[in-house]
Amino acid sequence: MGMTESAPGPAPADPPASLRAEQVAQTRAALVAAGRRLFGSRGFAATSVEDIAREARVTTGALYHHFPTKAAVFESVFEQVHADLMEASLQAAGQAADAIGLLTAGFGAFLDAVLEPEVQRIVITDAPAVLGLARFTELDERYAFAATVAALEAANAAGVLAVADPQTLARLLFGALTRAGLLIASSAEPTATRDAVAATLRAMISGFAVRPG
Amino acid sequence: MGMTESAPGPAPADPPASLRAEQVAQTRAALVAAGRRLFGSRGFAATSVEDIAREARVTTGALYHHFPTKAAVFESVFEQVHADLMEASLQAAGQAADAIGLLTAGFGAFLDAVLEPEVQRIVITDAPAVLGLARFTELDERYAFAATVAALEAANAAGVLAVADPQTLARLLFGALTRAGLLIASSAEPTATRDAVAATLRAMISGFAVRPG
DNA sequence: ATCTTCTAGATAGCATCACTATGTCACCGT
DNA sequence: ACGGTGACATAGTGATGCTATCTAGAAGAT
Repeated sequence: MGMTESAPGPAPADPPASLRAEQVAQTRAALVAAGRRLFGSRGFAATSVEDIAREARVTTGALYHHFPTKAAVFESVFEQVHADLMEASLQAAGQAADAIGLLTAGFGAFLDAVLEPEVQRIVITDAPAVLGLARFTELDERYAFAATVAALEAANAAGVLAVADPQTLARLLFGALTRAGLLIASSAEPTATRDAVAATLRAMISGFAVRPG
Repeated sequence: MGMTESAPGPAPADPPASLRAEQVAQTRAALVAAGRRLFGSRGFAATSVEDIAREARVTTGALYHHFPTKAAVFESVFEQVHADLMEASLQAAGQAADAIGLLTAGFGAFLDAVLEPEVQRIVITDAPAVLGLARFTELDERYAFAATVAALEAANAAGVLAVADPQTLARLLFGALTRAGLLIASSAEPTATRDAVAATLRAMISGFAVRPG
């Protein structure tokens, strides 16, 4: 939730910005935050650009000065949500010891995040239709693909897993995860579904474990 | 409440009631066919109801006489595509003898179908956003998942696989398959990518095989 | 400090879209 | 054969995404 910053505190990784540039970034951030709230609660189609502008306390002209189209606003929102998701996954995976635990922890964090309706609507439901499949998978892989492949290769090197084609497996696992998110999102009992999915995912990964014999 | 029920009796296997009724069914079928072509090529958002009506050689008034909303037209198209998909998968699986061969044959047919851009845009890209997650998974499971789960359970009963939760596994496998289809479709060397995907999928399923020891 | 330039943001308008209200004519049962 | 019902046409409405144009004020050069 906590995103809105009204205090004139300096942004995280911003070079010395002037007062003007800082105000500009502030309005842009307000637009993205408003879009995130509205897209997350009502969905893309039911949200008008006028709604976003009003929620951000600006006019539609200002919005169209920062973004070329409504879908571009959505893309920025999508990237922000994805960044938060990636951070949570990395944080959860950081506490794991072995490679398999790292993978399951990261996937578990993703599944937990998908429990939030906001994340559901933005990342699972609307993103493929709004961004198009190509752009969707491109962004999807940009954030989490490298880390997943690295984890699989590490497990290979440690002799824990025997994955012949880590890249392909990572992509198929992403597909399974996306579908899992969809499942959880549409489930009557999301928590129970989440647990069932996590168990099956663990079994799926364990299928690649190096077994004695 | 029911969705697409406006006529008194649009039963599945309908005898040709009268000439009039036959013409009515003809216009409805023309609307669905036009919607399938346009939704499949341009996508839902880029297709207007006037486009559909014009392509079907009727007016928008006729369209709105048969369907309460644009999304209802899409739902009918979605059901038709899904039915075709199911038929193709069953036909491909009919030539297999054992349970595992049945699974791989069905998956292959699904992969082939997902390669078509029309199927991609309708079933994968737009359906969740247009129908909503709940309705989408409901229809999706009605058509495809029963057979997949049955095949997994048959493999279980035959002592070939040891799947603890066939339903969840079937759903995750469908997610992996969807992603795989997208991968192959956007690949520079589709056949090579398809082989890699098939191998990884086989390894994934083999991970659930009952092993001696 | 003054002038120029450039841009963040406002205002108003356009084209399009999904959907509705109403009309009309053909068919079908009685 | 006739009245009623349903299939489809026509015209219109409000909302929406987007664009063209304008203004105020800050930044940089002189």
